[in-house]
Amino acid sequence: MTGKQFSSVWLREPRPARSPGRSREEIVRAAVELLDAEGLDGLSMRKLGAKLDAGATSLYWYVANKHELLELVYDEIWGEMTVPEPRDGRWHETARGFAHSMRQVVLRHPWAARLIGRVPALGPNALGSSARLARAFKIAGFRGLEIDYAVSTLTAYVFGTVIPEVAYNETMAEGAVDEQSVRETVERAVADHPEILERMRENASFTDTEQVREMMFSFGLAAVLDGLEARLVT
Amino acid sequence: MTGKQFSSVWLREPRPARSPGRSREEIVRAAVELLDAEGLDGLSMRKLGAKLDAGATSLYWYVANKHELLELVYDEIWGEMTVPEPRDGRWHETARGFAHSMRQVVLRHPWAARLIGRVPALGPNALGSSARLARAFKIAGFRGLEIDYAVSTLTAYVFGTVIPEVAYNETMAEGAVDEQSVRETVERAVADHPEILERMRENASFTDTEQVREMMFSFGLAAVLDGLEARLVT
DNA sequence: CGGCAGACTCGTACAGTGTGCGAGACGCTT
DNA sequence: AAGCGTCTCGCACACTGTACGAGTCTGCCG
Repeated sequence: MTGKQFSSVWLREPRPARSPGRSREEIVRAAVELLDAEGLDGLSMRKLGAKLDAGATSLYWYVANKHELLELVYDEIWGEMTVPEPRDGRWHETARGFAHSMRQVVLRHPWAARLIGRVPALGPNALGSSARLARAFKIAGFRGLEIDYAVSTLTAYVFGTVIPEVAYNETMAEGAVDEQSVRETVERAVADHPEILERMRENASFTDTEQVREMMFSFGLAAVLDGLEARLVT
Repeated sequence: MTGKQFSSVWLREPRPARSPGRSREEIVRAAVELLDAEGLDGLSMRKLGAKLDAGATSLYWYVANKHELLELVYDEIWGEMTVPEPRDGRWHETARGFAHSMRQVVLRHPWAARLIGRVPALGPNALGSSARLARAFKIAGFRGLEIDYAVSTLTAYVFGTVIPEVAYNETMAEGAVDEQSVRETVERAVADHPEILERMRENASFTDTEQVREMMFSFGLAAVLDGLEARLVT
């Protein structure tokens, strides 16, 4: 009883549509622009209509509902992710390249972070990327279900890293919350774990976030790849 | 220019409040019930008010806005996660126990998946769990920043796994989308990757989702732990 | 006891949301 | 000219979060 149910755009034939003026592509492109500029909450059918010099409800000719539109824009940015061709079995490069590209895309379109886990990734771009990644893992030597397991593990790590990263950025944005008071709150909360407090002060100099985040991501990514490698040998 | 800015409940002193009737705890408890029953979209201030025999706007005495309420319920479920005490340096057990507990909690409260990455995890329960996990990694032998890296890597993996998992469950819920047509769509989309198609058919018998998901999670988790272990030795 | 201050409740109102409906307008084919 | 899809869109509805301000209740001080 979780509320409305959605089917998926990808599970039905698209409109015949030899449309003259507006098109689904144009709408999706405008929606991405609006999302980039104003975030997920900034996208409303009325605003999108206005941006296209159209009435809000005109869009419903091309898209069954807002959820479908979100599916479309979500797959759109999957199209920006790159999967390097694996060269002579060096699958680490492929996996690492994909992971970094994935992260960069989401950082560039922060609204996408909130779409993960809300919209099924069944579009051609999403499926295509996964397929190419899967192929790299197959070449690497994974077999059967383990290929899918490996793909999932990698994407899970990337999404799990980048989602809170985006959230943090947005909370900090425009000084609504300042780093100093976060630090204080954390210190207060872990007051009964003295060694953690100590570590915090130790690392205090390292708080130039972006660089730390980058390092953190690479650290975990290396761990994941090593872990997959280990699973491969056995 | 991402829209409204939020500060965080945890960054300001709570109300003095020697309240007689309603209390913040009671409200949070009711909110969790409502969320469990009706999902994230099913929670509105009016419904929550009704559930508590109160006017919708009465709640605003205890909570500055809905976002704060979400922060509170989010931390509430962090309280349900368990971090096993590490025994004689066997940190794998602690990490694995935490990971499984984390996953189970989110599967039990699917709405929480959409709160990750939308609400800062600065509550006492979230910070407490992280702190205990960090301690386990410190005992394991990680040093300085690497402790935090290890914690992040693990939680990233779990969240990244469970968020799409929940999304999938909800899309499939109540037959809005059936597994068969998803399969067909995927087959159509990867039509130009013949070997992937082949693998799909191979694994077709394994599609009793819950078990597969469980295996997948454990597979990736083992990889992550091994990868962290590798980082530790060097 | 009176009265006052703070804690708390809530009806009303406002701006905004997604979208169902049905009336209309365009352009192509017969 | 008639008709028929394709497409547009104004209106209306039910719903959202929450600002405001008038109201009630409770306990303390004189």
